[in-house]
Amino acid sequence: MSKPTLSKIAKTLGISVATVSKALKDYPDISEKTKNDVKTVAKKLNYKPNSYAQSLRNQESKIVGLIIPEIVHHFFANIILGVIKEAEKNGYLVITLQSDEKYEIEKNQIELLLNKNVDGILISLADNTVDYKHVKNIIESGVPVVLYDKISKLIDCSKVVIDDQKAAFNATKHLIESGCKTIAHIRGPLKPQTTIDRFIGYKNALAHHNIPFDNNLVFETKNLSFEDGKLIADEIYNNNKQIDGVFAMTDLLATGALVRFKELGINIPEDISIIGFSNWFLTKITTPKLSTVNQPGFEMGKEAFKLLLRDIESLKQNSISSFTTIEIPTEVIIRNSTLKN
Amino acid sequence: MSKPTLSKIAKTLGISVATVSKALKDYPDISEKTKNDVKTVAKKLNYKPNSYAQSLRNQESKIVGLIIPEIVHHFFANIILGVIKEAEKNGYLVITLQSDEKYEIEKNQIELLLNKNVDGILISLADNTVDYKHVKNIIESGVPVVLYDKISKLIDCSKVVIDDQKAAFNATKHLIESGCKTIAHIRGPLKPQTTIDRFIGYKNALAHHNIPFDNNLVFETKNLSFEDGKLIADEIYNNNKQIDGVFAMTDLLATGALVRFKELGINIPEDISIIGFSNWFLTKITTPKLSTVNQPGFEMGKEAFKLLLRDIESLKQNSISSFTTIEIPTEVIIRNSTLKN
DNA sequence: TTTAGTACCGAAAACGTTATCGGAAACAAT
DNA sequence: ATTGTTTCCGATAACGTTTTCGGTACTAAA
Repeated sequence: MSKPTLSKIAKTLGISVATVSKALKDYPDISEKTKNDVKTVAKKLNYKPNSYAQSLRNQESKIVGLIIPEIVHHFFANIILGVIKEAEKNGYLVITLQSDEKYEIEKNQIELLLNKNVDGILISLADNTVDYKHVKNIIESGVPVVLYDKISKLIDCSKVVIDDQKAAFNATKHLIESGCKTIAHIRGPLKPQTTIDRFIGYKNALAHHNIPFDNNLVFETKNLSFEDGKLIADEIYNNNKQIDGVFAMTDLLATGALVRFKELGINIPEDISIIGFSNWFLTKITTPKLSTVNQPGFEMGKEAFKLLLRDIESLKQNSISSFTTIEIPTEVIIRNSTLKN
Repeated sequence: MSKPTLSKIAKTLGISVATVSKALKDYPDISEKTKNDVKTVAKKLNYKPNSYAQSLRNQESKIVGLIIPEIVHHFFANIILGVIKEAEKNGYLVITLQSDEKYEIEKNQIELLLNKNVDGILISLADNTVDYKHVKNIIESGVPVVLYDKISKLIDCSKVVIDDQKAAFNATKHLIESGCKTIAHIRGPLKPQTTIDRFIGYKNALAHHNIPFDNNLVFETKNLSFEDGKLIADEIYNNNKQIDGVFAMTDLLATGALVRFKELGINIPEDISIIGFSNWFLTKITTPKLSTVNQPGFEMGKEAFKLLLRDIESLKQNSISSFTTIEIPTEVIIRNSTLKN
């Protein structure tokens, strides 16, 4: 009933543990006969190598850690999937943790992963993370890190991002080109780089089309939630009747605004066009369907793991690999919420 | 630069490894002075115990495996979250894998987890899994298993479920009580137990209200997808004009049907009432908002891990714990898609 | 002064694997 | 008969931790 080990195989065959180990790994200095004997016994006993002994011996676990701000989230769930599938393809397994967008939890979870001696860590920084010592510590302790989506330029490691400025620029440009004259922007607090960059993209697009920037058209929410989107819609309805276009920095905000506008009797897109960001599944469900910017989570996760793997391997070879930043392309997806004509 | 170990601490203090180990774990046979010395050196070197050595020595890894049919899925994402958070609270980490609802992949991933020597495994069976040897093998090899959501009565282990029959009964009953006379049912193939049970619940509700069951009102789809929901809506529109109520076995199917009905000019709920199943986020977004049955994924994940932990511990104590099945309560959530009056 | 007891520490085995290195046996070449 | 080559296998150390089982040194009691 107890787990079969190398030494048990060795004992039943009357040979040494070393020979068994080498036979199972097809070392050239073991005869074919012995290899066959060992392998058949191993199969009969249903032998599985003890991975902890292997990890201890080989100084690697083939496990990586993944810290996600929020799992129940279309984009991040796609990230997880991309990471996990690519990892599996390369013989790695993934321990996933959720930071709840909180710096303290993020810090603690890094500790948990380091205690587990993972081979590498993937992180998207929490929104309220402004101090990066905990991340730098990982790297200094010899564990490779790859940042994805919400990154910091102050951390020297490989990264996977989208060009938020460009994407926001294109989203806003699309509103302008479809006839909007007074375009509002709904965003969260200017803490994470993504928020800042999308805001900049919005402003750049206005400038590029000679539309003066008006700070009264920028609405800041506490959370990037459906409910906050509705609140802002009310605000817009009550105070800014001339607004005919809205660029929301997330699909959830956009959807909230869209639903509330409809409740208020505003026609989308005739009265107000709306475009979101991320291409969540729910954007295909709304009436009208929501235009948005596709943010390919699966691809990002996949590339993030690939980078991590590269950094892990080059660390093993002691070859100092220069860190890479991969930019995943985005595209504006035009649906009915911005088709005025 | 190399990782600090017990022996390094021992060497710098001129004491033995055994003493260092015991000092760090506050053994009573170590003097306070030595304990302090050891702890300060450990802190200074930023010592972290090698978890693989610990796992090897203690015969446990504090890692469990979680197999999910589909990660990008509101309900399953909530399961993941419930499992992960409860695990973290108890000092465990979770390796997550996605089976893509495929038996072959599920089987292979079980192998991966066993090779990693996890302390336990949580599985929701893939839809096309009909052979359970691979799951029984886990249990026989001494690793506890907990089944959640999609289970099989043929496997002897702890389980976390909802009462699908009752939930479907209540959903259908709600349609009847809100005035529907001819109620259709949209479901997938009759393979997984959940599909069968929800179908039974639907039939029971009809019988309970003396409504004859009509097989022409049952629509089977290949996938439980948004698109298939739309296809069925077309079918209903073309062939069964008398239908005034629809119970779809998933929110995705319900949403697809709802969207298509609207495109066809059918008024929801005046012409046809619709109720879904699971209470996905998107049910709050549709117009009208979709009635549904709440299926609390987070709770299920949490309870599943608790059961697993219990089974792991009782296995360690060699006390044979009888397996438990926990039933998580559901409730019908009434929204506008079923409010005829 | 001997004995009993206490406080403290360390040697050593064990968990299961891997890889180096050397050596025995068998055979070929000189 | 000696040397050189293969072919095959095993002893051994190492990875880092935990825990048992003594054992030493000291204090307290007789």
